Amino acid sequence: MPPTKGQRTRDHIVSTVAPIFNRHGYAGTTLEDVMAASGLKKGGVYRHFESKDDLAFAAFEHALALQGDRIRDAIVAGTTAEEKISGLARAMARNGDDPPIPGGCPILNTAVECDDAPGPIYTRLRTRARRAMTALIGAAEQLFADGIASGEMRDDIDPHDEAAALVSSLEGALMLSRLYADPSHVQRAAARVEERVRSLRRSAPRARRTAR
Amino acid sequence: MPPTKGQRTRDHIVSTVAPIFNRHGYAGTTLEDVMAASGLKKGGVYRHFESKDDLAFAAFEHALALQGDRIRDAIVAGTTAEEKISGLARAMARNGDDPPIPGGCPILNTAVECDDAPGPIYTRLRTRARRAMTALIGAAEQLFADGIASGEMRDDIDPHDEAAALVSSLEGALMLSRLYADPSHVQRAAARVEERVRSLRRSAPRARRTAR
Amino acid sequence: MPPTKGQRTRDHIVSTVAPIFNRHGYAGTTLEDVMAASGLKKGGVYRHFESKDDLAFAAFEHALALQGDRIRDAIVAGTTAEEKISGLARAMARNGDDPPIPGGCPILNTAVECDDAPGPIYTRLRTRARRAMTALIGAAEQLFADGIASGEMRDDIDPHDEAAALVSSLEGALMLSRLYADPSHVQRAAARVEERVRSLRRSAPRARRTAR
Amino acid sequence: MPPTKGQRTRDHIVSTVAPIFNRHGYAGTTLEDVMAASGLKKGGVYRHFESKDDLAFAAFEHALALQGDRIRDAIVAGTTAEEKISGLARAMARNGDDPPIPGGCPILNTAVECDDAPGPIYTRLRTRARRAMTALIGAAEQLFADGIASGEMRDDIDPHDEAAALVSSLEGALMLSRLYADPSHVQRAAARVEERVRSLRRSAPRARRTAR
DNA sequence: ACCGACGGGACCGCCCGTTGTT
DNA sequence: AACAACGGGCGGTCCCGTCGGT
Repeated sequence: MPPTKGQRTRDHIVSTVAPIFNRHGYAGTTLEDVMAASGLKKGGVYRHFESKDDLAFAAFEHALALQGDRIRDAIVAGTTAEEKISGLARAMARNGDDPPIPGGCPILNTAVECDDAPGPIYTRLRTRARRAMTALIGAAEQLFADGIASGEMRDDIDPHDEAAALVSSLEGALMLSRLYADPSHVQRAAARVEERVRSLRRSAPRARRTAR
Repeated sequence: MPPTKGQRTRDHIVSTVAPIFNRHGYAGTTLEDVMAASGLKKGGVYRHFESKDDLAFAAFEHALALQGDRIRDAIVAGTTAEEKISGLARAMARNGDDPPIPGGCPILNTAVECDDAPGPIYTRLRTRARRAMTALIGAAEQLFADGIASGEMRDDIDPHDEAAALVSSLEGALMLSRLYADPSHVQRAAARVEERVRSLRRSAPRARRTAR
Repeated sequence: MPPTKGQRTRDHIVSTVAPIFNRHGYAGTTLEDVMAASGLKKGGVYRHFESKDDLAFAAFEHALALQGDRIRDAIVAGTTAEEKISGLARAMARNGDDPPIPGGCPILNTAVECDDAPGPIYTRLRTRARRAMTALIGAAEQLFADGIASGEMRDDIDPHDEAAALVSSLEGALMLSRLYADPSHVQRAAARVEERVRSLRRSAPRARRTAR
Repeated sequence: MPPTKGQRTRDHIVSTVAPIFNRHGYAGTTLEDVMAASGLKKGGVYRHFESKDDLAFAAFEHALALQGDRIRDAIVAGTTAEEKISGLARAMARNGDDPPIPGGCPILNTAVECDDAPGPIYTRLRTRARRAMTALIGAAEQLFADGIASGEMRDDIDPHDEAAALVSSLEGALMLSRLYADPSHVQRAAARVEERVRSLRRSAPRARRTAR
């Protein structure tokens, strides 16, 4: 059964509007922007969303999904833990020049806008951003744990700390890239991550395949 | 010659208002907030600033100065390059639980709000943020260069890349700390920086003194 | 010939919606309320009514009919003019605690909302309210005239003035009852009417039967 | 010390706007109407009132004050209780053709609009209307009590019931007058009140002056 | 016969900036 | 030097009505 017309319109609104919210933030996005991007009038938009807040939340989830899909794809494309982690890093680095959604990493943008802002919408977005970030770090952590378990990697590292360091440096570098409009910062950060992962190889690598 | 009354009032406004802008961003700060924080009415504020934009810019510079002072102090407190770099990292890490200005690193906040926003004020702020970030990375870079020059550190590293990595990971970790309201992320990032710097020590350290 | 399906739906809408209009007034009733009460969607409603105005008018007529029925029943239940008038008064007094339509006397409500409001719908409603009020006063007037004609009542009263006084005091008291959410005001007003009617008895009542 | 300019403007707004609210009701009055009547723009209006609700409440109080003044004046103009009560009745009757505020009795209008309406503003208005109505009935009640105490009136009546009956019939008659745009209804109601009061005279009236 | 979907507009509240005044 | 007062405009929400589909 194909999606109903309403669903299609709703999806259309979300997908066209998500870049606006990701680029300009919640406060910086007006319904005028929404109308211009979606091609609908206010009345039409409000049929599908109860409020600007709801629309912003849906747009955020959409952006998260797009980025999540790309990262997931990069992970499954790798065979070894090292490849998977490198893929994750490169996927995040693409936020610099070829982001899945214009405006770069939605978690970063939302986290910075929401961290001190009052109001229920910011609480909602922050909570969602936390979940997404926890999932991202958790994914990286799992890859490190897999690499250790399979014997591919050294076992004297803390997967969680390693994952947090990876994400931190990539997000920070992405911020730099976006500030200077120069993707090289993230790209070099990704390269550093890959180098780091290489340095974690066991001397006698007998690993052939990471689980999961 | 003591500062005139007008100057003092202007400084008062800037210093009381800077935290608001740093926490809520330019768009999220209203003149109502400004009035409440400064204790002045709109007319009083507009005597010292031509527009909200000018005030926001002045507040941003104030926040930059506060953070810059703290970092500079931490640097000069160290004697070796390693100590200075560690000091810089720890100073930035304090943004997590004891920031020089509420809201955390103003460069990070401004960079993320301004990167895709239209309007002249965002261009001004972005330009200023770039300068500040360039200075920050440049300071770290100089410290690495000094460490190499003095023989304290290995010379097979790229000072600029090292500095960018340092700042990236600290800013990224700060974002995590603020997202989760948990300062441990930046603190662990600072610890990783210190460990990294330690690992750059020359085997036979004959370091005498870093310049500056 | 039984009512067609469309007719039944239309009646259903009117009867479920009339209380809303009577309680909240024309301006205070939205199509959302109408949809919630009737169980239909906007499209369904607009198939039976050309506009909100038409629906409001139909709802008003329905409310008038309900109240009119109750009053008529009370009148025919009495045998003497005095009983009939008392019945009329008590029927109106029931608007205080057990109204035929929630919200109390629709004539009162509509009269007050419409008296100074611009717009065609208010003119329509006002005109209809006048007719209903004229009928109500006329009915009471007729009862007094009957009482006089039959010799049951004194003939030194003006039936029209008497009827207007009756209605005025009951409507005014109903307003008080609704303002204070205390039905005693109308009930006491009805008691005063009954007392007044008793005081109009001829010394030697030879009443046989009032007409109608 | 003369009233400040802001106060004067505020009073100007209230006095020009009160008739609008009294005629069209709260829901029927828009800020456009307010702007047109007061000559100010929204920004100017919102300087003096936090919301439409606050303005409506102030306008209601103003209307109550105007009507209250007129009734008070009519009461103090009389010497005997009978004269005072008659004065009160005639003052209320003037709502039919020469109201102190266009739109007629504000208590009546507000009571009917608010009795079943949800929302905080209606609760506020209803509460205020109750207080005003209680004061009005209380004033009439006091006059009856004074008449009895001074021996001017018969003592076999209940002042409270008498007062409620007086107000009820006048308000109900006012509703009729406004519905038909015919002041004769209230005027005749006032005449009936005067007649009723006359009928309460003691056979041997020795009263010369009512207290209070 | 009923509903989903969308347009168009009005309304309230807010917010920045300017002017007159003290 | 500071403030009260006011203008002008935008942004979000709601609400009535219409049009096409089913």
